[in-house]
Amino acid sequence: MVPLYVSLKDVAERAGVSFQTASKVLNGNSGVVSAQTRERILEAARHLGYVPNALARGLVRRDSLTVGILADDFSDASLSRFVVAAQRTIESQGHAALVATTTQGSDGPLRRLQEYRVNGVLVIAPSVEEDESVGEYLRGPIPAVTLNHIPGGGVPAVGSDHRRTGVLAAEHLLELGHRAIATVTGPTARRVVVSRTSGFRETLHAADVELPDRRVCATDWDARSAAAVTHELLDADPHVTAIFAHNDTMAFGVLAALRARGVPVPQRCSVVGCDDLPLADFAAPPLTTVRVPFEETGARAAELLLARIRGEDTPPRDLLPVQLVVRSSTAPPP
Amino acid sequence: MVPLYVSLKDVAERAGVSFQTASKVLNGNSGVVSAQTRERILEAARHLGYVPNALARGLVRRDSLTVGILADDFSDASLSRFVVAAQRTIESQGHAALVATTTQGSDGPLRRLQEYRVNGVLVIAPSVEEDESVGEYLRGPIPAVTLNHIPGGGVPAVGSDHRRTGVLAAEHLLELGHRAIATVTGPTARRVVVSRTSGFRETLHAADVELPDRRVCATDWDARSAAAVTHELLDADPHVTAIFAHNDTMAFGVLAALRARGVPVPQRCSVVGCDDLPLADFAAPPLTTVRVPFEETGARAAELLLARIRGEDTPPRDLLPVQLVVRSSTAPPP
DNA sequence: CTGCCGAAGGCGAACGTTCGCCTAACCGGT
DNA sequence: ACCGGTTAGGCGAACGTTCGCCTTCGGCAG
Repeated sequence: MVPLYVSLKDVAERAGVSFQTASKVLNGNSGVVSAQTRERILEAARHLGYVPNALARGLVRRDSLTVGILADDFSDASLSRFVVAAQRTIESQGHAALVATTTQGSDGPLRRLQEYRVNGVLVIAPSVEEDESVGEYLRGPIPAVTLNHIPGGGVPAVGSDHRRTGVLAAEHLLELGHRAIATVTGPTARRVVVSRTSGFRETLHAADVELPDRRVCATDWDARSAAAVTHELLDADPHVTAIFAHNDTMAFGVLAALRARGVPVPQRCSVVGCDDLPLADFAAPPLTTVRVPFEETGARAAELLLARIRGEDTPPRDLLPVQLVVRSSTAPPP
Repeated sequence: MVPLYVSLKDVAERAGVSFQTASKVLNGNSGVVSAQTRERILEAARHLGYVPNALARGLVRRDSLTVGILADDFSDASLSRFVVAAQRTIESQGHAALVATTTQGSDGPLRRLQEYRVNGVLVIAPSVEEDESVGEYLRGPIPAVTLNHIPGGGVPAVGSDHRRTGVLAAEHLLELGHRAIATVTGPTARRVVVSRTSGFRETLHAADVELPDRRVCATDWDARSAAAVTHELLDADPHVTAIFAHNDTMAFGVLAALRARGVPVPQRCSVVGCDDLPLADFAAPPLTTVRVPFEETGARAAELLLARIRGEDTPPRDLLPVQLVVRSSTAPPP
């Protein structure tokens, strides 16, 4: 088998210098060689198609120039947006992104990342909230930044302002005059659900509107189960005039359930979503929602991580603002 | 700074053996040492928290155990599903996944992957179709598999059967009795668009239904522009009774446009999508669509790539079957 | 002529592994 | 006591870099 790659030695030989000199030149360490040899070396490298070996470089520099992304199954429409934005930022700062996916309660993926000597780890994985062992790992010596709540805390976090998300949704519905309000949430064990719900509930409470538990329907983030709980909710409590879904995907489920029941939106029931998916504007009717800044969040998290890697001080939390996007799925109650 | 990681030497010292012996033991090369020393070494490794250095290992083995994924912006709901499935497969076969994102007509990302000495490259990037230089690269000595058409060909490809996608959509509409049929496609330069359109057109043609160019609306894969071209289409040609959209996202746009015009779906106009997004079942009305096997495709592509890396023979093409999913957005014409 | 200096580039060492071969010690058989 | 064969483990080399120090040489001032 012919060698796939040429090494510095090959380049140096062709240029008639020592490989260390070639190294210097190819690392832009100019001034130390004459313009002539310099040119000869560059020519040789070009001609042979020299591609430096990041493994060897990483070994001696003790720096892999790599960061790990610990992700859940990010085929979820929104998780992938975090991942992409983070990846781009990482790449733009000269690092490579090594992606590992979480596997139920094992630190295999993190270990794997450690083997590759990643300079830091970015966590984009809601499921870590259930994983005790991961917290210890992440509080360890290798820099980490997370988008999710980490058991035990102590890991710098970036995210959007979940509490405020709940507040904005509540304020909007209150302003429209709603008083019989329900919410369809993700699993209640999730921090984001707790924060959004408490912001939502407290805002309603301040306006003397109560949010009893029977109007808080926890489900599983997806449209199908959201539709199912919406039916249950309305069977038990037909007077509800507004529903806040904790993400747009569930809001689609809510809308579908309402449609199936012949409840016109927004005339008899308003719906507010969360995320502002690209499709939100194409729901029937177009969905009023609280926009989550996915790209900004992913990018910000990566920036923070890279800053930590460089040894800079970083804030322990960074909450990006969210924003209400009013479309046609909300209106005053009948 | 205290060293972040302990090396084989540290482990060996603690166990009182040479580091090479420790290496043997930790690589499961048992039988060559006594059970005692073996246990001592394992204990030392555990106690010190030894994590092998994949960079050093890769260097001497001349095998990084890494594969590169060259991706476009996969925040696109469907691309990310390919990526995730591929990533999982790669990981499950003991490789790490290095993700690089394409940047307009530069081979920077590929070069980057080469620096890390990836064992192979998986291309999940529709935009490569526009990039001549990438083809040469991918036909080179490093194994590659692609989900997209590569300029110049010669790179093993995995994908779903695009032609058949068009055929299935056409057959379904013909069976329902439609004859005034249009289609909303992605950019016509894309292979997938060409294949789907030709399968669609030929099937119609065989039933004596023509698909004139004015009923083929090329646009940009997204719901907004799909809605816009739908309006144009119906302004010019109000008699259309069925529309085939090349993906579900655009189908949402088509549905929204129809709704805005007061055209009831499916009573006055049927709509067929493509992809079978999780939300397709929650469109209004639930979308009839051709399912694309995203996960299977991503996984299959990764398997193929890994097989090539192992030096096995692999087929130059692998087309996964697609399947029509009938819901409520299609019905006989008025 | 001596001494010094700067420019140009060579050179050894180290990074953390794996691999193959070498050696020392011990065993039993003659 | 000598031999041959195991068994347990040591050891040198190599992978492709970077880094810092060293050498060589020519030139120029004193």
